[in-house]
Amino acid sequence: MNRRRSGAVTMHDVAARAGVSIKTVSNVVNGYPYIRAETREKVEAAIAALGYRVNVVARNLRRGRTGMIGLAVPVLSLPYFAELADSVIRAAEERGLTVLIEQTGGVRARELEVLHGQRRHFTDGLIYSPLALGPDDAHELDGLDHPLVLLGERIFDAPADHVTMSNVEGARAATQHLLDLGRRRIAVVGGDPHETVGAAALRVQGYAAALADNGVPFDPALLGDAGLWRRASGAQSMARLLDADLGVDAVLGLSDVLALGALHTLHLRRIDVPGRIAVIGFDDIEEAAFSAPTLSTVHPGREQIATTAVDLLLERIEGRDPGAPFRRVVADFAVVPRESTLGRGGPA
Amino acid sequence: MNRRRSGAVTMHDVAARAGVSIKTVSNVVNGYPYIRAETREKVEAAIAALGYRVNVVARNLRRGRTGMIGLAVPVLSLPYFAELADSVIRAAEERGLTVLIEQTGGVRARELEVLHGQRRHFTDGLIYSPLALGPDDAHELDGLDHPLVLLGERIFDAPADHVTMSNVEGARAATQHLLDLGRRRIAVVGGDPHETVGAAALRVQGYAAALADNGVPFDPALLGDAGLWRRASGAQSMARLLDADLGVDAVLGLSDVLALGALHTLHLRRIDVPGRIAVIGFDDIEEAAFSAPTLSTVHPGREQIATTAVDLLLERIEGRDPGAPFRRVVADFAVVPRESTLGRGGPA
DNA sequence: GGCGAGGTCTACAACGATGTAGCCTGGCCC
DNA sequence: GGGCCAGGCTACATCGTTGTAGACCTCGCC
Repeated sequence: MNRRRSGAVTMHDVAARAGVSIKTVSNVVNGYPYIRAETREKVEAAIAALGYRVNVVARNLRRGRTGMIGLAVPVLSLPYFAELADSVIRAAEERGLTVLIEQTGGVRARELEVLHGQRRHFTDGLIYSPLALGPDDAHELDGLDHPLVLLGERIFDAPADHVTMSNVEGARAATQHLLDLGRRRIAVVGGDPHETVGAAALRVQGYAAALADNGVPFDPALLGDAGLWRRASGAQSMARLLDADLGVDAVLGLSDVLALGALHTLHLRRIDVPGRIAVIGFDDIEEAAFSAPTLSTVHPGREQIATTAVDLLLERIEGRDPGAPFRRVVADFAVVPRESTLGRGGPA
Repeated sequence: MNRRRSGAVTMHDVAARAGVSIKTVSNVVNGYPYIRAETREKVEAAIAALGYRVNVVARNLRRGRTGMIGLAVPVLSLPYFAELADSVIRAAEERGLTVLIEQTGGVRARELEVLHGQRRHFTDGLIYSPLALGPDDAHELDGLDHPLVLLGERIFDAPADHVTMSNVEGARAATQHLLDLGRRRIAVVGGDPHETVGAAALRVQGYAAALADNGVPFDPALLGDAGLWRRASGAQSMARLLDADLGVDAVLGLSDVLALGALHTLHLRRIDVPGRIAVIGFDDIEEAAFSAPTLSTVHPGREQIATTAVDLLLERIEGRDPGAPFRRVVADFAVVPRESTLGRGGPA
């Protein structure tokens, strides 16, 4: 069996039509310099006439490189990851790479599988953003037979290049922004007090640091657990905080969707933002600039993270310096104040 | 040269360790039945011991199938497409397929390139959602050497299976919903009067039909052009409509992000929604359920579109009935009323 | 005792490209 | 005139798998 796809033209066909060897076609296609102009033209004419395209699958098998990199993220339906994927795809494209996206759902088993699974044969390397793995899993990244760039804050000290956000400093600055506005009872939506690792823990750490800087007591009751970082869980967390009657006058959402969920609850309860409660998020997704009120947030340097991750991965793939020590890059951040903290008087 | 990736184990290695031929290893891996239990165990033990994984690139070359399908969308940073991609990936995964996402940016040249480009060798078929192509480009889908399922409303009568939304009926029902609330001056955000094809034109058509059904005059001045379907353009379009002082009492956003952009402008201008102006969108992205006010919209059957598209494509790939006529599937829709039309009295 | 029908396994060629080695021609130098 | 080099091209093996054909064995049955 094994019929060829109708219309699939191979180098063989081109070679036959141009009256040269198959290798000469390969040489033309790959820009090998020592070919007479006349020969090159014949081959190019044959390629054009037959509509030939090199078969990348065959080329990959032979070359041992695919030109594809993997990007493992929890879910694309979360705007932060969708926007990150967008940025990674663009950055990769500029460097001649194709991106294969894998959704892990934030499920441990899938996150582990992605590291070794079949699809790794399709890719030259992996940009890896785990959510379920923790510091104890650092060894899972050991002895992989492909380069890997780690994103996020679940695992440190892994044998891999690592690109992170300024979680602590970003959250600290966001909290400082709220404190500067005179707020003192600042709740944290998504701040599970038992969480000790990951972005959540680091951002809470930044939050606590800012409180300490300003002599404001840290009250664990103000940490509102949210489970998954979705709008619905942010909304629920906010509702529980309000129900607990803690005198909250500001909210730090550990991500924008959590903050937007919180805004939703505040909206339903007709609580004035920022009049009674000011809200700030983290991630600066596009949606934040258009919500009502517009959402103050921390811009985490998403573009920078994407391009850096692709660059680091590409360096490893090309093996320029195989023994190079693993690098850790922390992206720049910026607090972006909008209506949800400044009110209408602030930026449009 | 061509060093093997460190640790890359092949069937050869497994065969040597198990003391069988390489083909027997292949047979075990592929579940060929006529193998003695003892042999199978030896092979499986060797596989486990060496950590062998089949090389999908080589398998693809030999089989002529890759198990990957392409999904070409304009941009992932638009929530509708991110959520669609999420659904397509899940549907594909359930059927044992991997999805390779390609962003065209809605740029004509990239949309054409995607049809023939190198990456088609990586995929067995393509789910194709063009934005820049029009009806005159139907022939571009002719004579492709891979199966293709078309999404969207840019091209009809193309030689391909086609999955669409209920654009006309959905917009008609949405408009009817506004009319039922007593609104008569219904503006359309994103409704370029010169646009004659695509989702925009069809939705405007449904809008016009609903007006006609109710004896409400159609006023072209109420069509607010928006260019790209992004929040910012929706906001600008809304601003222009307000500035024109047309007595607008309702807005049909041709997509949710356009409607959310419109809501943003209304929020900035402190215009009561739905008190003075009611707003409804189209797409039912997750964000719509959490905006302030929550956004009424048309649920377009995104899941159904994704699973149907994958199923149709898979049928073509497997070539069960190569001559089967091209099918056209229209997904079910539903109007989802929320606060932006019903007000606070409506659903939470 | 011979024969057909499985069952079990293997050798070989192929998928479509590229790396390596080597052939041939011509020109140049000593 | 022999040796050498560069340019231009080709043959062949190879990447890791799977399809095909067939070898060999055992069994059951006429």
